[in-house]
Amino acid sequence: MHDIPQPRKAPRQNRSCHAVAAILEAAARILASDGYAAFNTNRVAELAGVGIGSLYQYFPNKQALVAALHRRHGEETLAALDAALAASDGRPPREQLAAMVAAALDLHRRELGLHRVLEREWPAFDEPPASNPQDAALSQRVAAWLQACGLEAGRAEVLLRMADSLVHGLLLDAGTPPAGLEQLITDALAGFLGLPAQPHP
Amino acid sequence: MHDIPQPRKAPRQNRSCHAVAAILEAAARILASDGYAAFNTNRVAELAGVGIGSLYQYFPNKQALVAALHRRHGEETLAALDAALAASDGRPPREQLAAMVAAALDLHRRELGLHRVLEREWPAFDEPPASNPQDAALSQRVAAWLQACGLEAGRAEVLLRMADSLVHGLLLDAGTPPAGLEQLITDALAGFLGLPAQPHP
Amino acid sequence: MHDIPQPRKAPRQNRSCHAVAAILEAAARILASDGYAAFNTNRVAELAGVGIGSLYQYFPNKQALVAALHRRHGEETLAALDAALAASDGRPPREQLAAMVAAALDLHRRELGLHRVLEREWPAFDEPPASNPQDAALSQRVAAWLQACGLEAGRAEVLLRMADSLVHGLLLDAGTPPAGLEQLITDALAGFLGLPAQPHP
Amino acid sequence: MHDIPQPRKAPRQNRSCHAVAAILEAAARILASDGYAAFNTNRVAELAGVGIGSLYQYFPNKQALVAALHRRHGEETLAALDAALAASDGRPPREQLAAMVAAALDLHRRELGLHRVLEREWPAFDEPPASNPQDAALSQRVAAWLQACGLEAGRAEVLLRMADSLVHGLLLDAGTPPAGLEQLITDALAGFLGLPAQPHP
DNA sequence: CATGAATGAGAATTCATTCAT
DNA sequence: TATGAATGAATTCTCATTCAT
Repeated sequence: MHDIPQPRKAPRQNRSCHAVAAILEAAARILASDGYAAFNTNRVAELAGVGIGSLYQYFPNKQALVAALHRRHGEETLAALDAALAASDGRPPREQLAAMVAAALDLHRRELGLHRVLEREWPAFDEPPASNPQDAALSQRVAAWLQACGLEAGRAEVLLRMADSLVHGLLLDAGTPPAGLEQLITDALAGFLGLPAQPHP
Repeated sequence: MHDIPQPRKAPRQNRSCHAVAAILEAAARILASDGYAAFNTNRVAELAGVGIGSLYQYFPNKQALVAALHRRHGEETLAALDAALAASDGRPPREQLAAMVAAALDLHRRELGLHRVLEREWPAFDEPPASNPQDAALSQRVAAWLQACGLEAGRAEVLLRMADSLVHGLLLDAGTPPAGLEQLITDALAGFLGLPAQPHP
Repeated sequence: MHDIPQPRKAPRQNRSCHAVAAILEAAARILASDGYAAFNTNRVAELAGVGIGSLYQYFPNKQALVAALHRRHGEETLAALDAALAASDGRPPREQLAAMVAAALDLHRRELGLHRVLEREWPAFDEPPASNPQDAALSQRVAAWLQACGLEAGRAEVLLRMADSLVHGLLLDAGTPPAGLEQLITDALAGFLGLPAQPHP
Repeated sequence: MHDIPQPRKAPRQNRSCHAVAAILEAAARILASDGYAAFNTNRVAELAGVGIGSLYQYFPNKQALVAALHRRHGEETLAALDAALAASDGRPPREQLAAMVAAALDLHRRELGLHRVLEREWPAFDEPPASNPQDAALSQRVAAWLQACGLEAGRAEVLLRMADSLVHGLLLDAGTPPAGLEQLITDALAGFLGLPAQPHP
């Protein structure tokens, strides 16, 4: 319906770079602390310490700002997944799965408020970015890993959505997140994948 | 911080009853088709075919309208769960679980757009705490069922959240929901509960 | 510009009489405690315990309600003045003046909040009721008294306005009304009339 | 309960300065001609020839606009009093008093309608307490003058209120203000202060 | 007569976006 | 390029008044 807004131009100069970073940072802070309802471009510009005009130099509209934040979140997720896979290389699948879940939880725990809004308040009139490059890369990684484990690679997408849903559902919504979240989620995902049960120590 | 908004007054007469129903119906339709961003009281009243003043006779503010829709969804969920449990009474736990998952999926499939908004765009700042009466009733049912199955009743809340997350994450967010959704979700939940694996036929 | 609204009809029956009284009482209460800003016909009807429709049976519009309250205040003032004059009959002019001032102050002290609003918030688009029957009667009384004292009767109107201004200005506006208000106002009015100064005891 | 509303920001540039002035002027005009009931921000903005948004850039809300007008009135009053005292320096007290009364009357005659509303229709629920800086300054001036005349300085506040009441009551409310207003009010105030009577020439 | 549901014009205020400087 | 004043469409909500029951 609407196309996903892109940043207006890639900033080349130092000052611009700094401005963009400041704007994103301000946007993240407002979104994290007060939610989408309190998120307006004037406030973002003010908190970023730039004029409202400058904000519109780098972002064609409000949506583009949120989209940029989304992209940043995707990149972080990808990096975290890669790191977790690299660190757990050679271990049994279930342990690798646990490592990935732990990494995702860590990532989300760090910026709880921001992620809550980012994941739950993507405005409905913009189609959900189902097919952004990061998601594709993410799927690729997971598919490769599944294949390496001798599991059905076609389940990568579903596994990712499942993991995402569980992390957000259990971590973001619960006032008091239940202890052993990693274990719970890993169990569920392992159950879905048909991995052999592991006795809880 | 914010209190949960309540309907302003219970309609007694026939005409009023109809007005309230029309308003809720209109609200649901708009929310479902265009999302929260396009949801405004004037449009709701217009679509409902009542004056804007009438809307405010029955709902003290915009939030109360969404809250009423939410409450309705909660009631439907509870009823669906009860029905599923009653219908599968006496069957093995895994089948009962599958029945409940199927019921939840059915329910959500029926009003996809509305539920997407209700579950994901409910503005974060006045999100009702997880301890509303419907959630409590839901937990109670599930806890009783777990106990009857000889499983740990304390996991009811987490199980519910998990089911919720999976249903929404897989059904609502995916452009094209993967086939065999009941099976996928049931597998994951069974894995979490430690139910014995069931060979897929 | 606009004509001063009159009560729609004089109630003859008992029930009606009671309704009108209840409405006026409710109106006075709301005006007194919350001011004109919070004064709306629906609230008045509710507090009076009658339907909003009934209110409009007896008062053609909101203004008429306030006008009726005004008239009531005028009647009370007239009665108080008469009583003060009767009680101080035969005493020296200054004492009579003091008696009238004291009566006016008493009257206003009894319903401070209501009078504040009544006197200060008469809506600007309705001409101030400069020539209502009560004011005329009041002037007549004062003129007669002035003549009896051998003073210039033509000053009655101005004297009344002056007294009114002083009572309202000093009693209604001052957070803590200065002690000896009667004395202060009497002194001022006596000064205006040229009455011989009276040593304060 | 309510805090006194302040202007939102001080305009720096030329255009802004002009806008603020235009807004205040428009507000004064509407208030003067049609009263508080007809005073709404949209109309003010339109008459001022600025967008409604601009109005809200400089005044956080409707009240702040009226407050600004009030403040302006206070400043003018203070200036007029000072001028009158300076011009009548060295004359006998009664003449100085007459000069001050004349100054106040002049001031109010110039913008009759506006002052009527400002003084009498300022909504009661957020009436600023009598202890605003301008009132204090006014009291100070009068107290100093009383002391210089050998009169009781403690009566400054009451004298001010009295003068205020009389000016407003006689000038603003009366359809046709009585002739010789200066004389009448001066007589009354002198009577209150115990100044020796002055034979009317 | 009494009622109160229904109405809708109107009021205050916000905020994404533009454009002159 | 950066700025921020200006804008006005859009939104939420109120309340005087009517009229069918």
